[in-house]
Amino acid sequence: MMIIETPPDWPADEPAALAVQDELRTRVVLDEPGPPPATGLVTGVDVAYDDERDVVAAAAVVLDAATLTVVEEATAVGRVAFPYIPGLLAFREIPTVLAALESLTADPGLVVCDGYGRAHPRRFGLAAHLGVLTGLPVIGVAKNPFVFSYGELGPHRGDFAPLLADDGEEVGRALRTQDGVKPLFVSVGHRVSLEGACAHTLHLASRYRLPETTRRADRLCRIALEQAKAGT
DNA sequence: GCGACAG
DNA sequence: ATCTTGTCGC
Repeated sequence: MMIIETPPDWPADEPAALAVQDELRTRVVLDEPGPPPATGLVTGVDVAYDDERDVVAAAAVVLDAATLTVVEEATAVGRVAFPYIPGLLAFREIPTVLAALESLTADPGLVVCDGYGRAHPRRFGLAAHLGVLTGLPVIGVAKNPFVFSYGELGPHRGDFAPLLADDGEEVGRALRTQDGVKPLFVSVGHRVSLEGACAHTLHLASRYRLPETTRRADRLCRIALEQAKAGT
């Protein structure tokens, strides 16, 4: 199995990564509504790490958005490309995630990834970064509020509250996907509106707290990581 | 300086 | 993210 090595021009330290975010941030597109929910294809991406060997496994799972059935799956195994620094998560995994996405036959349609898009210290989280690099519509769905705050929200599926930055800007939404469970934190990545991102998330999380896309991708990347270990 | 901090 | 047993609930 081929391993994806870190590109030679990849940022080597924090200042270099910050400079890349500064440059790429100008290319984010926020004025498109994005594809309608429950139509076409939706692709979930996720990664699993083996910190011992500095290896990351990525999975991309394409679902039929109407039926939530699997259309295609792809995985890639690569070198961890950056240390974990909050706010610079994307630099760790993007080369391997891109490899998995590029090996798909189908058009990915809307991409759903773990983590944030605009809800980020510099408004350029993983979902925005992945969107700019691929040109695809991307949203970010995270399990934690990161550095942001949010108001009280109702207890039912579909209830939400704005996710707020220090300056009061709405950078995303805390969205309840099932009655009585902790909310998810949805933000726009690229070429999708916040309303659209939330509508997609709700549709994809019709049975469980997490979107079906991330549940499928999470399962697959863990399997890919185990296989990579076994295959040495 | 110290603590917090997506995955 | 990852390390991990039993346990409460539908």
